[in-house]
Amino acid sequence: MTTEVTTPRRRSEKSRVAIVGATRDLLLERGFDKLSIEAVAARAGVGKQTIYRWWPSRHALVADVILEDADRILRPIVTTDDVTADVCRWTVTLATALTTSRGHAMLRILTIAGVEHPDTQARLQAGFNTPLRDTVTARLIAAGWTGEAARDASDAIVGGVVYAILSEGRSFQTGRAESIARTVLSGVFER
Amino acid sequence: MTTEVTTPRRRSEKSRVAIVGATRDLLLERGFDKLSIEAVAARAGVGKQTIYRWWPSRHALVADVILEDADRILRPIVTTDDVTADVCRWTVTLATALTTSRGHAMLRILTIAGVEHPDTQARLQAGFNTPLRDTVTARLIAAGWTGEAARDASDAIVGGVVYAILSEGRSFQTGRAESIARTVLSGVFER
Amino acid sequence: MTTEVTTPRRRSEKSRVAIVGATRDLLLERGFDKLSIEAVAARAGVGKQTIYRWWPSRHALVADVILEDADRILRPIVTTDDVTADVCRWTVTLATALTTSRGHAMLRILTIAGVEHPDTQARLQAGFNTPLRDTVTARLIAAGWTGEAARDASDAIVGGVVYAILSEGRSFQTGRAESIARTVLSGVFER
Amino acid sequence: MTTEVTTPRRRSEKSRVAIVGATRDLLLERGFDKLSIEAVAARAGVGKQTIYRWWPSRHALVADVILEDADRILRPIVTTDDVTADVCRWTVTLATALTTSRGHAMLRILTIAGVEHPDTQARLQAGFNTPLRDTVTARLIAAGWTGEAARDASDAIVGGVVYAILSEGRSFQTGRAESIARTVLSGVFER
DNA sequence: GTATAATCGAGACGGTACGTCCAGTCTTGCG
DNA sequence: CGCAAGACTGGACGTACCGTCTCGATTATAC
Repeated sequence: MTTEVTTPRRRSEKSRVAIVGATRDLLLERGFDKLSIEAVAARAGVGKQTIYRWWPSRHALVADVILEDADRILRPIVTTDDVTADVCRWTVTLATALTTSRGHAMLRILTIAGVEHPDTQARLQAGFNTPLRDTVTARLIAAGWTGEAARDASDAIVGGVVYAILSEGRSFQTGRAESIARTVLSGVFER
Repeated sequence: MTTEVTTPRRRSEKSRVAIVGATRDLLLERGFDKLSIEAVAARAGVGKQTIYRWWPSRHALVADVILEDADRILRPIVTTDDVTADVCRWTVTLATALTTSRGHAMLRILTIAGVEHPDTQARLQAGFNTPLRDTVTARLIAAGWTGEAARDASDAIVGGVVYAILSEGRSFQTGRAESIARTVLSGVFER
Repeated sequence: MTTEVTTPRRRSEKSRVAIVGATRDLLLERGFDKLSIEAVAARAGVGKQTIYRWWPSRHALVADVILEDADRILRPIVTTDDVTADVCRWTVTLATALTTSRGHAMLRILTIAGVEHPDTQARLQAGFNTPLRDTVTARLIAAGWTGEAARDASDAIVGGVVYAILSEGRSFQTGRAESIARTVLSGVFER
Repeated sequence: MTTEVTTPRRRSEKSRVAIVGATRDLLLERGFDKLSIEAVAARAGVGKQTIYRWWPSRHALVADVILEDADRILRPIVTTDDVTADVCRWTVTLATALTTSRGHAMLRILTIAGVEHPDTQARLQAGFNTPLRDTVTARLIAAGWTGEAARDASDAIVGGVVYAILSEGRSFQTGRAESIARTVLSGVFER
């Protein structure tokens, strides 16, 4: 009963780390579309084949790097007895992370990678967008919202903030994040 | 009566049209990242230099094409005396347009082009995102909303729908568009 | 009865001079193979069409320029009563002219232009090589040589010197020119 | 005993041969100035980079091809006890080779390549002109000539014939080659 | 402990596309 | 009508990377 079934046989951890690190650096230095496998290999001190052996495409490699860093942006909601305040606080934290130089770069890279490549899309959806939405949804359900309303409100809040940052860039004011969240939520609990 | 004053020195309209047309075709056939200037030139029966002479980059060319087609997606709101219904109807129309094969391709192209290139970002923002948001905002203000609330709600509705389609692809159900819009607006008219 | 019969209808002498001058300058600055019609036109302040209107090809234009300057190299023989001395002196003068920076450039340009283009070849042959050979031949015939021997000796002297400079470049020592001429003409009768 | 020490790191012999062959073919078909690296690569079934990897320039590539074929023109002198006859015979053979369609093409290509590019000049000088001259010089020295006289006579004979063919083209009569050689070597002692 | 086979770095290979330069032709408007 | 200006199609330049393909030279199990 050899447990080591999934291990793809003697892969060099040193190379893996060097590749991921080099990719992250180059991604931040030059952006997604100017990232070349050749440059990653050179920077990592690795043969090109070693990259192609373990990653099917540039997009997959980038997705790995992004998802390894996703916890810089994916934060849990701090729960008090004021739902609106909790969600607003969380939304502002999200907007703040995404208007960071690095966070904004990540968002842009993640968006391009996803839009250009379906498999990557799915992985990023599962590792980034879904967790983001679920965080809010869970909090709203805990506050007594119905599932459907909670999901809709989460879509509106997350989408409203993230899409605005995507369109407008880092000039997005985090105050607007709070304002959007409050507008989406407020109507309802006064219902 | 602005008669063609700004002629930028004897530019061939025939070539311009051929280039834009070829770009549109290739964009739909192969997508943004596989669009090569060389292929556009060949398809348009034009020298590469003629493209480089009038467009600074592939992104700028693509932006022109997208914006020329933007009216397929940018629709006015049909106004009745029921704001919610009006906005919901408009939102569904938007979602329908963006889940069309062609509309979805446009959205993805527009997103990549904008995210990769700041100037293009600005043009697409002005020609696409802002009009989208303004359409909703204007309707809400006409219904008596304050400017700020109207803008927040517009961000939430447009962002919620567009970002969801961007993340989830064409599998997005248009019913959710209505649901999101209604959730964002509903609280308020009962206020 | 307008006397201007040969003029090919209102050709601008100013342009002609400017073109030939610009060509000469660029030829000396960058050499034959890097000479572009576009650069000539720009430098001469002339439209490209004005060049194409009057010269069938770059080679023809260059040939005009070279032949206009040929008298820097085509020198008459100074005749005394010592044939050998006369020819040697003339040969050294020729070698000196062709090892000049400018003369050497001319020789190289003339050679390329001729080798690449038959019509130009013919013109350069008539305007350069033939006069060179005829100068020596005439002097030898005047000294009592037979026509055939004179022509052969001229070929040997002119060819020997010019081909050596062409092959070895400016490092050719003019002393060798004298030596070659002397060997061809007189070395033997001392045997 | 130089055993293949200098292997320049795993170069494909197949590609090298294909490139050189394609270059030779295209050179004969279209001439030097119409030879494009792109056409060579296409004809050889090779990427352009493979050419640029191993040859610094079009001139260097052409020089390799020419020098590989130089033995079609570089012939040894057949030695009998009649120097003049030996040299004349050799000179006629040279002239015959250079008035061949192929030999003449080679001469023109070699000349242009050398004149346009100093490094190529040096290689062609060492691989073509010098051997040519040395062949005659050696024979004359063997016949008792002094080194200087032998070198001068070689210059005159080789230069006289080659330069004439270069200037006049294939219409050069090989009889003149013999005549020139005879005049240089012996015309005078009959005087 | 060694044998042995997968993995590694290096980098050459056939290709595609880049963005630039220039050829040679064509068109417009001034003098 | 000749000219300058310059836009046009088209071909080639030399460069950057793509993804595939050897090469030895390590290793890290499995004998």
